[in-house]
Amino acid sequence: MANEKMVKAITSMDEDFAKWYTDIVAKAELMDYSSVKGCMIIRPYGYAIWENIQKTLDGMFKETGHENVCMPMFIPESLLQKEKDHVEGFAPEVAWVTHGGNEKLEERLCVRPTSETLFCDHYANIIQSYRDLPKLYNQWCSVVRWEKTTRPFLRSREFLWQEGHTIHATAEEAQAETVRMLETYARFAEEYLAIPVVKGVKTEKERFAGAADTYTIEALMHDGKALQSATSHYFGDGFARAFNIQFTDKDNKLAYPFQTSWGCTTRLIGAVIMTHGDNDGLVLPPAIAPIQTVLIPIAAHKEGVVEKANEVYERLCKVCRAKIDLSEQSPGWKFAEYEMKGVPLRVELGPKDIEKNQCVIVRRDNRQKYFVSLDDLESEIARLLVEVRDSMLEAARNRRDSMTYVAHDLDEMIKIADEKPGFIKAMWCGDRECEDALKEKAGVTSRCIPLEQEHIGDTCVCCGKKADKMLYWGKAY
RNA sequence: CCGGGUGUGGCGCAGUUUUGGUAGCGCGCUUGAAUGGGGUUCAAGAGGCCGCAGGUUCAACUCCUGUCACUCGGACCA
Repeated sequence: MANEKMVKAITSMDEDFAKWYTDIVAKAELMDYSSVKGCMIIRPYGYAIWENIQKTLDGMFKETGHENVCMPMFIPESLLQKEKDHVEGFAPEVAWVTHGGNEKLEERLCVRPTSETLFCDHYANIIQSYRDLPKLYNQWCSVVRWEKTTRPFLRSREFLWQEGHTIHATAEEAQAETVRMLETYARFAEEYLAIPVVKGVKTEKERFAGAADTYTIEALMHDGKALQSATSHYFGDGFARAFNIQFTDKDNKLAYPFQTSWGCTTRLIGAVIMTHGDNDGLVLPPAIAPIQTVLIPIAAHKEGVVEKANEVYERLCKVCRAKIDLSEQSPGWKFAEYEMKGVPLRVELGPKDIEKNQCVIVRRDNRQKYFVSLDDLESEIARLLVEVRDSMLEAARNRRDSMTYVAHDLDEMIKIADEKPGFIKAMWCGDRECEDALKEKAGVTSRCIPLEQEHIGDTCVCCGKKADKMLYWGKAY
């Protein structure tokens, strides 16, 4: 059977999920390895996905009044040192520049792992009055973290991201901003990536270095592991105090402003792969798919097929990101190829279709086939692209829900964590010791304290003492 | 960082041990022909400092030492 090779090309996800993942990122031509460990080459098809993510998010940020800036990539060591928790959190994984040409630098420079310190240093210079606030800044850049274990898109030593940094006159305003951006990420994940997420707050243990509160959106991958997909931090005035950022308020008093930061990375691409992909490859949500519809002419050598295909292609281009494949490959080869690349819709057009003034449209997500009159082409494509996104989200949500369990005591927690991959909801007393113990005994970490709380018990899953917080737990990437 | 696995044309692998003797297969690629609604067929070609660096040897893909990368699991992190 001709299909044998295709099946072999991608390792089945049930057989070896990790290999399935790396097969996809390589074979769908999303990335390639470079000669530096943990630094990947994002290839055109992968980068186009990032560009689509970027375009949409950037629009959402700008709609809410944010401006893009560009900070340097180097941070002097003394600047990084200013906030104690922050430097302790990042120092173990920063890369240092020690020489300029052949000369040793007076002070070594760290390659930014994140830019809080740079923004703070800058804010200290430009903010004097309450009239200078708020500043709603964002930057698109790459950062470097010298990770020990690396995986394409999920954990690389250099990665692309977006980091928002805002500064406000009041704590309330900064807190509102933190939540607003969390909501923005959650909406983006669900509407554009078709990935259902749990919105919540991190425990103190999992909090960002230097933050007062860390909000997160947590998604569940196909293999039952959680993936932190974006974070939004409230800093209080901690950074402002450390960097001596002050402003004169309306009452002519000196005050410290309040800050936030929020970010998401190319890891989102990993989230898309591991949420929607299947054993035939990628399945891309239409909103970020570099190619939304691929047109495959059948029996292209026959009279009139190419002409008609080009005509249909022109029409497709007006309603979506379309591609026509006129290459010499067999139709079957092309079907498999674009399925592997996750193209949401495939349009087949052959002599029989032309005769009937129709085309065949096939969905990637569920393989459903539609025979569509060419008169309805544009409207059907538009309708199906929306439908694909909707059913992808629904399928992902159903799967996540079916992999979400409830544990009431430690034995139950250990049993579920051991046997059933997925999220585990359980009550928690708030003690760090219990959190550590659950990691130790059940191998799970706290994912978040969801904003939408459910009452599933009154006692801590670990120690049995009184508990009023319901948490999501799980194994995470 | 700790432990396991793997590095041989673009990709997937064989060859390595008891036998050290100058590299082979499949896919892909190029050319030609036929085919064309699920990875089509036939024919002819091109392509390899055997991860890198040392060492042993007349001779190393093969033995020894070191190193790098990828990968899986663990610890740490987006």
